[in-house]
Amino acid sequence: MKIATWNVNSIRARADRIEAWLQRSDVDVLAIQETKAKDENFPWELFEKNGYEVAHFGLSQWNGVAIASRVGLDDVERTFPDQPKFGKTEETTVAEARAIGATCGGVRVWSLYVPNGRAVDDPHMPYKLEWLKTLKNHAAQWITENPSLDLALMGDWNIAPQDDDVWDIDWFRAQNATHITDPERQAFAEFLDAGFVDVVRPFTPGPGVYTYWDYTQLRFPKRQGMRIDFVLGSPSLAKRVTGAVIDREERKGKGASDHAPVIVELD
DNA sequence: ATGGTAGGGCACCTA
Repeated sequence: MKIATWNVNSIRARADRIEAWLQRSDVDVLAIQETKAKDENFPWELFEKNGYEVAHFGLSQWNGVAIASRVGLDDVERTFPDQPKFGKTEETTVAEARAIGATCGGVRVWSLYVPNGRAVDDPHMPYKLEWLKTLKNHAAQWITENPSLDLALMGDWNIAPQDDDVWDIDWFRAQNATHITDPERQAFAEFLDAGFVDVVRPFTPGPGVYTYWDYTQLRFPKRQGMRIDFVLGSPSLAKRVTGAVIDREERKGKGASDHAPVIVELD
């Protein structure tokens, strides 16, 4: 079984590339982030005509997460328990469309779009940290209660956990950039402390291995990227992993997302 | 010259 995660940066702008990728990648489950669509604008037929069931969670033109599966799609959950809310005003404050869960072929899959943080002193940063802490607390409880649970937390984590996960750590520090700060890295590390495993890194060691390249500044041709998309597996799932790849080819050419798909092979 | 691209939706926000 093959499972994958991909921040597509608009499901509508990327429809043709996503369809072509599904056909050649042959994945059984795809966790999608940044659909940037409401349900009424979601291209359901794209998945159905290629043999995938799909569940989507989208509230506006921002965020949006989905799971497509050809090995079953059950017990769909939109938002995780106690998911922190965010908004500019009281009326617009909601649990955003950043998490959707489903059981696919016996694996509990979560498609996650972790808040960006925006700037180290922005209100979005404490929101990001609280969001991660709440998710970690629940995910840790899920695997404690059920140690045999095959669980995959996959998506765009908006954190580069190691210095080698960015193209120039000194440049990032000089910018006072997000994604590399100690609190963000600590929030990520707490998932590992709880028993989750980065199942992709052993098969794709760095340095110079990334999942995201900014559209500006010719970052992709200059190989200046960031590793911020991860699949964290429960101990039980991690034992089943036989391989993983980052599909850097998909970042090439006109109309590419700024993120590459990340694929994990399970026995 | 202090940006540089991309997307959604139609002014400007988000990344």
